[in-house]
Amino acid sequence: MDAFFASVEELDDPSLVGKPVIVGGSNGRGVVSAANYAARKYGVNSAMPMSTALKRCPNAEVRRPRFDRYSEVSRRVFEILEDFTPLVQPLSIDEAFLDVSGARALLGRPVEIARAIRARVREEVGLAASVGIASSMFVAKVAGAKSKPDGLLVVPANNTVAFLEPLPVTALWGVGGVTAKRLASFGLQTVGDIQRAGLDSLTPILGARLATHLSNLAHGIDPREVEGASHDRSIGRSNTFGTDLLDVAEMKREILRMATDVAARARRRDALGHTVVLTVRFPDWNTITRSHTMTDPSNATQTIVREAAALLDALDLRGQAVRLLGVRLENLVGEGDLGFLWEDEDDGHNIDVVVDAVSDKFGFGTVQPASLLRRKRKGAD
DNA sequence: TCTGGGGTCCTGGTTCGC
DNA sequence: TCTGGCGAACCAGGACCC
Repeated sequence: MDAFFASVEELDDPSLVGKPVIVGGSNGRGVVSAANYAARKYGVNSAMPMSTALKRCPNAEVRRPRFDRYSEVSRRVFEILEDFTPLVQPLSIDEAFLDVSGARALLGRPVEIARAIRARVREEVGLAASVGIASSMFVAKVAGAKSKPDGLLVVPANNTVAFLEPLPVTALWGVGGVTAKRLASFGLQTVGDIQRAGLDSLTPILGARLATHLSNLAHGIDPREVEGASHDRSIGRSNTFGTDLLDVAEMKREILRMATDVAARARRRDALGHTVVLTVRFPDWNTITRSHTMTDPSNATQTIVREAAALLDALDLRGQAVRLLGVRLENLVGEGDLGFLWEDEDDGHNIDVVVDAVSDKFGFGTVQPASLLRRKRKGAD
């Protein structure tokens, strides 16, 4: 979806159409969540501090984010997508991968399917959707970004390398500001530079894993396949305060508020978490995390509050001001979803196996090495 | 310019049990 | 009894994505 949050605001308030619209922050320390194309003409972009955005575009219409409303619109869009193929993998609230290779006989060529999807989203939701078509997920995503706003772009398989060649390295999934700067210091600025560099020269710069990943992407090689929606791995809540907090009692009240919300969301999703993580950001932007892994997973408010508060107590802040606090529940397992593990008494021969798993959601069949289960499903009984 | 909030994934260090 | 190797788990930090 194009400029999704801003587009929903225009949909709900047509008087905004044609004006620069910015959706974002609230407490004086906010950033831009979304800006429509009229606002982008002034140099306003996502993640930009609101104060900067308003200097660049003082006449912008500013709206606070309404996540519930965006989720509702998102659900309607996904319902349309699922009419075309069951293989819909959400990437975010406003973006998804579709594998339409099995839908061709019934619905036509990919480009025809894309046109039909765009038309239905336009008619039934009232918003513009852009589509990229390619033979791999990564190239489809880049094509989708290139097709915006309100566009459709096909990258034929035999044109992939040439399509990617002129793009900046940041177009590669996994290259952000830090890695781009590092690559630039070695004279590598475009995807074409990565294509020509070869694995041998990339590995010392990036490490074997990232070098292989980026070299493959640069050549359009992406072995991932479209899967359905995956389970959540963590649930968290964080808050940057309008003014920094000094009072520990006040910090604890914030922790109570956030942990209550995290626990409620976990219960709604039938999820239990093993690990509670506390994040603290100081005024100088230095950010630390402290975590504790519990023997038994939980989604009880009282437990999560207690764990998070204990992590705060252990920090001994000694009058230091705090800019942000966050509470997160990690290592999630489904409620009633724990597998069974059988371990041989004499495990000197490394023959522990998983005998059964209640749910195969995590990819375990009947018999798997226990070490694999432990890695993927910490705390399974 | 002065930096949100929701996340995922990776890496490296430490600890612990075998 | 001591030591070293090894793997797993845990912990913290950081890069990245939307």
